Amino acid sequence: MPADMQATAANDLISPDRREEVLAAAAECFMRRGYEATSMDDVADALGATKGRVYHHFRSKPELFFEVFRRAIFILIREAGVHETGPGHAADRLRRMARAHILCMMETQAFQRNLTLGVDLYRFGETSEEHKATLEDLMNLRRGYEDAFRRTFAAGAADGSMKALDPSLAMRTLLGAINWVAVWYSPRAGETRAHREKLAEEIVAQVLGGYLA
Amino acid sequence: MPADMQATAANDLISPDRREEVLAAAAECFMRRGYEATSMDDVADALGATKGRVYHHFRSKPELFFEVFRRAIFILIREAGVHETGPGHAADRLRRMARAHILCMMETQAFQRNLTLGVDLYRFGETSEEHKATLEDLMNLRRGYEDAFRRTFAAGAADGSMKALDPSLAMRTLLGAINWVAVWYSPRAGETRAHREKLAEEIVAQVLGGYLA
DNA sequence: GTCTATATTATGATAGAC
DNA sequence: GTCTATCATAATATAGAC
Repeated sequence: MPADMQATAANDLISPDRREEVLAAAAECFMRRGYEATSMDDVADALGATKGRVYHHFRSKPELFFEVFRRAIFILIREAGVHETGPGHAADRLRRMARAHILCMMETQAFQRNLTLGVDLYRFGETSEEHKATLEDLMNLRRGYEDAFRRTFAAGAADGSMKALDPSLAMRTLLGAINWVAVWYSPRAGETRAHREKLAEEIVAQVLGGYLA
Repeated sequence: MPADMQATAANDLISPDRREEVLAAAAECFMRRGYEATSMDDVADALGATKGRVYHHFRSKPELFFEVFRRAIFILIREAGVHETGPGHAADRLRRMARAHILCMMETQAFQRNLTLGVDLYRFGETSEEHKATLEDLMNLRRGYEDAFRRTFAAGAADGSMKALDPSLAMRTLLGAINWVAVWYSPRAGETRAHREKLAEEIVAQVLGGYLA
């Protein structure tokens, strides 16, 4: 194998991380200023670079956003969705799903905030025909994630660990309460993972158990 | 009194409604496309008019947005906040507040969605010094509205109608669940007020009572 | 892989006719 | 009170040097 081919192979391995840097900077900018208000120069500034670098990794601003969006869902599925299949009653599984979801809202806030943004783009979106297909795929991923909650609510009614509620509505009110964490949460100075886990469990207890005496 | 002065007085009385039209169109556009993505031409198009009309009623785009924001809070305070003082236990009052809040999310969705938008502008916003003061006022109005929920949670712990929870956290999880209604709700064709009231009550029951058996 | 131009287009805001 | 220009600016995206 020639030396330059080896270098190319090495670059292929490194390249994802460079991409990752751009992606993280973009997520942060999109969260702070919103999608439209964020210019490619803003993203470049956040990297301490110029537009050239951003455009080298992502063809366009929409594609950059779509990647942020995709990453946000993948994180949720990997961290929270997996708990759908697990030990215990449906209520126990839902508790673990909600707890993990909340931790994602706190620890990957920048990515998660953009998930809501993308949903609006889809609902009202005046997007090009080309991007519409991509967006459709992403929305299906998200719907799949939501379905895990819907199914768990139905399972809870079946195994008696939860009330018999409309699963779709329950999914929406529960996800609303815990998605909102990404809206108000701000990390405190010197905050530890244990701190966040305690907060997450307090939220889960309030939301699943209700507020009434 | 000369005839033209009378005409001016009449115009003063009519003028608020014309302003209102612009405001409603702006709220709709801001909701659909977001604040930055919405151009003044978009707002004008939604009115079937040109920019001239928009700029006649509002000095600038930020001022237009601030008015949408202010309207959103006023509606919430008038419709839901008033139920803080009312008959019954704290749990009953909270139920009425939540129910009214949800109906606002459904019936003035365009305005309410922009409330969240404005909060972000405040948190991360790079706004001019002049607009910062206006935004500060609006945030205080919103904080005051949230305080009504905080106080009611505390009252519920005191009068025994509700669990003894951290009132600030409870306010956030509850408002999260019911604010989210504005995100997913879409009016059905031929939907009546009674329909929405039934949905609102189902949501209140789920959220206040929790999901566990 | 990153930079420095640069082309092209769209937007916020204003001036002045009607 | 609304319209038709028009200006100034800023942003997306590209081309080409290094």
